[in-house]
Amino acid sequence: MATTTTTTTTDRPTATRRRGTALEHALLDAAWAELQSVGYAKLTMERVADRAQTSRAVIYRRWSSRHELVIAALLHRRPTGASRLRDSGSLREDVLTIMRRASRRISDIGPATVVGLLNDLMVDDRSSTIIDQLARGGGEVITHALARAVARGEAREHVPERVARLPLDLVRHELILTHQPPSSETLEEIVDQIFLPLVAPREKA
Amino acid sequence: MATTTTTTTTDRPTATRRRGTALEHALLDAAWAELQSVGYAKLTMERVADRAQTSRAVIYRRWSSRHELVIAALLHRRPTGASRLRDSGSLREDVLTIMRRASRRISDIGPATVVGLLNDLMVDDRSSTIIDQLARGGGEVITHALARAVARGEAREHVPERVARLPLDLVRHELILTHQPPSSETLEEIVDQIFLPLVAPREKA
DNA sequence: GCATATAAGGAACAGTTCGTATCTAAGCAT
DNA sequence: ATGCTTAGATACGAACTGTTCCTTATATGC
Repeated sequence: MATTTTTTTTDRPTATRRRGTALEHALLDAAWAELQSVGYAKLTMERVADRAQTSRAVIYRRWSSRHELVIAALLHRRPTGASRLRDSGSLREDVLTIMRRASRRISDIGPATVVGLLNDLMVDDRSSTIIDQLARGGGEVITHALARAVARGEAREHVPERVARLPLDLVRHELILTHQPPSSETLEEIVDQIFLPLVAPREKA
Repeated sequence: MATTTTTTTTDRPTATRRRGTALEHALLDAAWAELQSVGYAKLTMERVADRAQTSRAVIYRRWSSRHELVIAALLHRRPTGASRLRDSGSLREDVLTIMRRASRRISDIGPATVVGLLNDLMVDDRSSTIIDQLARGGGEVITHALARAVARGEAREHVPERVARLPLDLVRHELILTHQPPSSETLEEIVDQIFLPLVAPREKA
């Protein structure tokens, strides 16, 4: 008697059949949750499908591989916000903040995920774009901070591109090798022993 | 009639049955050859076993996982030679040589292999020793070159550890992100724009 | 409100690779 | 010669992949 209409409460485990963006979000959320709980290396399409209470076929209709799914999940989570930086008035503080933020960002995703993606993306090449965005990104923020510092006379002009990239490159290097967010001491060492000396205004006699 | 003794020439494909180090070397050589031909990502125990003309079981009796086998193969290939450096008389040249050598070393192994190992080793943790040795190694060589430079008055004293590590850290970073050995220009930029300025003797008025 | 197109969800597939277990016979020892 | 170790072959169950096929729920057009 109860089986004529679909909404007989606990009749079928699947409450309703999702579609479109609702389903897509559920899948991306499931992928993100899997990332958090077992990590990139152990994330399988099957687990994600199970968690989202659907089947692998549904996933494959949208993304053709594990890394595409994961990248979509990451982008879904963080819409690549350019993240404005509040001027602290001091180059040292600005750069430290930027480094901390980058570090936090990667820690959130999980360094293992980043390395895993790095690995997979290299293998079936294409989309070095993602790597750039994921790994290289955030360079402009430093450039802006530097420009302000120059205006204040805190830094010399014409700092080479490579030097400007240095702080974030080193944070990334640290994260990749150790899988741990760098400590405050490490960040301060990088700024005080390396970055600031390189951009300090030329000493005039 | 011929099947009584084993040495009937082309009777059986397997000439003799190897044991001990002979077999072990054959396996490690096969692993290395596979690394070269298909790369770490596509290296499977089966392919290695086939190439060594034996079975997977024989491999598993010695190494319990793919990355253990690969690490053994790498160590078998290069016995971690400390590699003495010829004093060029100039810090710049010394450091460039060291960087080129490190870059070449990693290129030989294949950057993809390094990243892959990095990835696998993170997953089933333990043996961060290998990472240190594989990735962090070679720091002492820079320290020596620096010491000689200090004696020549080419570099200041008490250069921080972190600064000394900088050249190799940056080479590694470049290799990991791009999967390509850094160009000469890149190496020179690192030395001229970053390293040398940081270790240059204090300018006295 | 009804018919129809679309796609969700379920299931089964062939194909890899893994790690283990079992068996035989080869090579080494005493 | 006799026995011990273990190479090499083979088969197994498990996990996962990417694909295909089928059903039926849901959305849309009339």
